[in-house]
Amino acid sequence: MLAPMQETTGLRERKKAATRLALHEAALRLAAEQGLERITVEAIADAANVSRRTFSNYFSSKEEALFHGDTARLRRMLDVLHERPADEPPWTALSAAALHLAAEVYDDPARTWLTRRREVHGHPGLLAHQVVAYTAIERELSGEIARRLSGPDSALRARILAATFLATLRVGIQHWIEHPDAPLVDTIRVALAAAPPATPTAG
Amino acid sequence: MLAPMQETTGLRERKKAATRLALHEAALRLAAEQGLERITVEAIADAANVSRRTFSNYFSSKEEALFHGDTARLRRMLDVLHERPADEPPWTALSAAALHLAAEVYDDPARTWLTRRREVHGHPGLLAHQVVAYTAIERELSGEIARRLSGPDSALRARILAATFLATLRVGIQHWIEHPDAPLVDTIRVALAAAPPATPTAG
DNA sequence: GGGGAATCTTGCTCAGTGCGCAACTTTGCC
DNA sequence: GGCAAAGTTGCGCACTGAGCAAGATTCCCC
Repeated sequence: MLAPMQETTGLRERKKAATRLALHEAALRLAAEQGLERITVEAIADAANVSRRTFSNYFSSKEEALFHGDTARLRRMLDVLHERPADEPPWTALSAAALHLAAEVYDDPARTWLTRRREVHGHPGLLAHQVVAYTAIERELSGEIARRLSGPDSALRARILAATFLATLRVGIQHWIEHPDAPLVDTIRVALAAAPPATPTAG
Repeated sequence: MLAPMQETTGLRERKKAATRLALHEAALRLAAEQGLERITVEAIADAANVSRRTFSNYFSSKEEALFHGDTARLRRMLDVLHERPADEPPWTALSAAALHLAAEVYDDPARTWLTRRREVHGHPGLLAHQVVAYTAIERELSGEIARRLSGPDSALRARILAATFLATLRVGIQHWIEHPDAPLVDTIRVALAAAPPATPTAG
């Protein structure tokens, strides 16, 4: 129950994860150093000690490599959500998962995340890839939410909850990046409070 | 008052718009005929009687050309929103604008929109570009919404309203594509009703 | 209604990318 | 130990993005 998770995954899987992470971090570091435009896929692959071809086996673009951290974090948030009580009102469970994620980010000692986000903020072209990263798990999230809904149009409502929740999260984080007046967790709290959909407890 | 709009724009602008439209429609047609993967930028440019280089002056990718219709429509929706009474509750004004858009789509006699959307539905890779197209006007939309808000955190709340509204619209439309049980307008209505944020009338 | 400025279009060119293919290496499993 | 599955790599090629400069078109003002 207390998440031994994948305790003994095979060597193969661990190596894959390591390679993926190495590529991700290489992308992050190089982008921070020289700007995303000035680096090539080849440079990232070199820095991670794999071939250009192998990079393509893991990510389909520089940007995807850059946002792998977000993707992974969002996926972890899905796990958190999955373990909340099934009879909890959807928006409550979502909020809890979001705050968990915010805390996780906040506890990152290296702050590599912040570095990259500042980069994103400066480079408008990356915003597009960020929304893509968020939207990528929309479907899975709505499946999870659907478990907590019943009544008419529940499929549609689940999708809308998923989409609005992710949008709220994204905007809350973005806003915090631009105006770090308060701790991230507080900003997220405000954001979530501004967005709870109608009849959040109606199931 | 009754929208003479740009009645007499210059010849240059009209030609530009015509070229853009020609490229858009060529992209649409070719993609419908052969599938997006099988066509090249060059083919689209040829079909529109311009050079490959000129295509790049208008769109930065096939996908952008494909979604130009959406972009334009959303921009028209912004205009509709702008002309709603300023003291109307935000979500009410947004809903009105959305329903206007839904009606516009529904009235399209050629149904080219539906054709493309079916295409999008089949091709998951295009979904990403769709969300990008929607998110592109998020900033403008939140500016428009901010005019209707006051009180603490109004900037943040405006952005959240914009993002959740667009997400709702996108999901509602997507859902209708997949389950065209009811008229589009009705589906949008249900979607909007499921998502109105807290205190929609608090201004 | 003429002429210069601003803007568009185009061909050329090239670095960067995506991806299929076919070896080759590593890992998993019995 | 040894075969099957999976991962990595080099090669090659079609496609793309974009800078540049020459030529065409439109704008604007005198």
